[in-house]
Amino acid sequence: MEIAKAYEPKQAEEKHYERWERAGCFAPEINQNLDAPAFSIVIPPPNVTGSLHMGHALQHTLMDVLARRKRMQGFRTLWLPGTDHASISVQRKIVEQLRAEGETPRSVGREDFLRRAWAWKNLYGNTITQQMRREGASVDWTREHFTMDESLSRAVREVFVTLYDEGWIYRGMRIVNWCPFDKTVISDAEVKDETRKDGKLTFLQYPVKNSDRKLTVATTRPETMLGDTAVAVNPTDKRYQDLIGQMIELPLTNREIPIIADQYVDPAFGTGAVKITPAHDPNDYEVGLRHNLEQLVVMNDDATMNEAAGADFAGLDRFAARKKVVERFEELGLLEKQDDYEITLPVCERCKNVIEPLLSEQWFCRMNEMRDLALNLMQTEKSPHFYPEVPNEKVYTVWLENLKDWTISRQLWWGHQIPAWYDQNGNVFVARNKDDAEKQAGTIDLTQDADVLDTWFSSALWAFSTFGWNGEITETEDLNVYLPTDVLVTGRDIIFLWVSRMVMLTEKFVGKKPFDDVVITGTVLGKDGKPMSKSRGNGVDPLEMFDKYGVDATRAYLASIATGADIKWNDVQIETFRNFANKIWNAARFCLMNSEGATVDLKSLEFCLRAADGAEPTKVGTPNDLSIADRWIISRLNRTAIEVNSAIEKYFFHEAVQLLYHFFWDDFCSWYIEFSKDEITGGNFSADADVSAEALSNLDVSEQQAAARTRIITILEQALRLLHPFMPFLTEELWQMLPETNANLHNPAYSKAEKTIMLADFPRGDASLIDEIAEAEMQAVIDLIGKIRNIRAEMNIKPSERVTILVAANADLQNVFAANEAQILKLARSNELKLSEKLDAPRQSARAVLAGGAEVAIPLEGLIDFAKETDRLEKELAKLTAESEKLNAQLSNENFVSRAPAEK
RNA sequence: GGUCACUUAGCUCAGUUGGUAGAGCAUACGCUUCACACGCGUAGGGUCACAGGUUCAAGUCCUGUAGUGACCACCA
Repeated sequence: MEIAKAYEPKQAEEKHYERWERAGCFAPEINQNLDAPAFSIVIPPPNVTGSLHMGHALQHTLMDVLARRKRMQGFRTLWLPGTDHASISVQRKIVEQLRAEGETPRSVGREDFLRRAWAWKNLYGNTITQQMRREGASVDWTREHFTMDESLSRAVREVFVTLYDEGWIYRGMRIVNWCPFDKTVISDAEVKDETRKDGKLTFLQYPVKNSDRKLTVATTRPETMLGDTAVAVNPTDKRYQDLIGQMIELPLTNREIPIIADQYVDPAFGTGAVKITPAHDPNDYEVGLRHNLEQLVVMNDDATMNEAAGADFAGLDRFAARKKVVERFEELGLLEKQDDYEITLPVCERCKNVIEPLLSEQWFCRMNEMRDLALNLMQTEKSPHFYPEVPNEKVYTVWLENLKDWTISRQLWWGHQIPAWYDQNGNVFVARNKDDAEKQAGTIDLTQDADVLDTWFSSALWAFSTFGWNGEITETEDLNVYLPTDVLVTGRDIIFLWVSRMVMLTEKFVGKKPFDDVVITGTVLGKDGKPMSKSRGNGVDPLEMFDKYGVDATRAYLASIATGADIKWNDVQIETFRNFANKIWNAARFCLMNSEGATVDLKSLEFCLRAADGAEPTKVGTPNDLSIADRWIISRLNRTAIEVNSAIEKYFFHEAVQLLYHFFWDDFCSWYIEFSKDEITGGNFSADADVSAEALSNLDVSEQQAAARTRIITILEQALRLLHPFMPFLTEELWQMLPETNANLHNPAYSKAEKTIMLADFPRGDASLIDEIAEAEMQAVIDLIGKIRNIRAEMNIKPSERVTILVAANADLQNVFAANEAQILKLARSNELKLSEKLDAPRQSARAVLAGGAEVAIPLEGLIDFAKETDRLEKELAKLTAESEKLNAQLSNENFVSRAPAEK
């Protein structure tokens, strides 16, 4: 068999995904076991405007590991994919498109705008789903959904109408976060803070009417003074007692505004007098309500000043107006000063423009009932269970406790148009469709609300709308089988935006939890330790990594990150896993080059007598006629399988990767292959034997040799299965090459399916096959070889130089070494192993101590450098002395002896 | 301002019931050893941020300090 010398990821990646998909491996229907338990995950739907970034790659890898393992274990596994309509992002794309044509949304009209948006979505919206195929994501494409699918849209209307009818959704005038760039309101959760050092605190003097006194107010937004309708001071502030109730002649306007007293004012900040602009500041809005102040809106939706700001300012951008206001105050001699001031500004999460708090009429969702649903689930059932629990559970809970109403309307066209209609008199009729609204209104002269819903409103229904629920249909097979889903894998940035709302709405409308567990991934940071972003230019493109290192290496690297931890991107680490993939390839290559007469045979190792359906084993333990190395590797394999399973159950993906890396590279490659090599190749090599590989492969394969080949290839096969969820392409490529792999190796649920490692039974590991004795014996052999190699290297003994090994050990240990004499001689490049009770070595020897009171010596007549050997021994002595002192100190400590557990 | 997390080898990171500090890379030395130089062998390298405390025993638990970061609130 011709096998390439190095693993070429592209080749394997190109052929398997399509075959898996075509064979239906991703759909749960592949499972033929009617009693199979279900396992389900819904994907956090990526934006249709998005393309794959490292965060997706990380989350998808983890979800795929979970899904692939459960599928292999025979679960009816569904990983449901789909995309989100991303209303602001798509809207912006179309606005840009129109701008290039000299048009605007208004000029082309809503209908044409939406036509263009759908065209855009159909053309570019599947970029990310194509990229997911490249990742190897085992999602069920037959169940792919889009948040604006007809049924999902119907679900949105149903939920909206129900919440409205129950009084949880209402329309009202509130101060909202207005983005002047996107010209829409956004929710609190979509506002981010940005600290700027170049802010200014401006002190303006307001003349008091009928007096020559001036009251100074401080502001960071001078232009809003045009909308001031009061000045407030603290009622206890002695400085201003006499001014309360008097009037201010507001400069630049011909308005008079009152001086009021309100607790909100902090006398210690600024001047202790606050200008009040109820229409442009949330706190001022509250003050305004308390004092019945006029709410004067002085800005347009693009943050230019409007007519109410006065003729001098109307039409000016807010920042130009700010400058002009300050100039005018200066001209009037009313500018007291401007201080430099570090200011934190609210910015739009998506476009980074400064948010303008603005009085506006919007739709809101009252969160009281839903918050209680979610809090109750957490308090009574600790649901959802977060991984890692700290700090996510607390962050989630505290957020819920302080939850305010959710602004759900958006001044956009792309999205779910709000199912509310108005008659000529402005009466509102909320209904599932226009017909219903007309019936309610008793007229057909209705206009639908122009706004759409927050994108997160439809995402909140994702866990059940994707399983067919739409209000009209409320029971489906998928809802029964797959909801609650088992686990949600997502980032911390959307715990509030998405996770919490899914919990609330799923519980409210289906009466079920959306998921049991929530795995919160960390952030993959750029090489500079900052979050990856286009503006920083520190992003790492997953597709480039796939090309450079292979998909499997990238996945293994991503899975090797501790759950929830942020990590700096590190090319060296991904290279480690590229190398690992190549190591696996070459180990398999070795086995395959020597596979004549061998087959994958689980019975060859007696470790799979447990029926695949999980029945009790018919025979326990490894047969004694197997070598120590065989019993050792079987023990290591089963121990590894058990630990890998338990690590994945705990979502400790990094631990699983470490276990597999160590098992495969160190145990399997470095020791098992080396120990079995002679028997498997049939060659008893000596350094000077001139035997070509070709000549060897033509030798007859003895029965014993074939058995050894079968054993190693069976171990390899089991290792590939364990690796498969992490490295699907490489393992499939190799598995298909193994002799006589077939559907009998599948989990019984898939016995009729086309052969693939995807459906092979995932090894659970058998504790009864953990052989402590074999592990200890093998460890002694490994240590012995290590000591000799150490001596050789330290004493500069040439690799070609053969040495004699003298070992003193007890009878049991002597037997172990004797049984492995050939391997010890080969791996330690020696020609003779002398075993005895007591060490009888010539004076010119290098020595070392082994565990269990054994000793090793290598006679070095003429070779030895005494000074060097003295050095080496002194080092070893120091090490042993330190250890011994530590142990003695412990043992002579009465408290230790009396209190420490016996096994210590 | 509040809450929380992090600080372990030169670098990037593991270390989950407290029991002699680990990995990969880098470094040094040596290897065309018949699967792999994306490799093989060996070695050096850490008072686990700092200061206290609990304990027979602390990287691991508690308190405080410093630095870094995240989130929430506020920001006239």
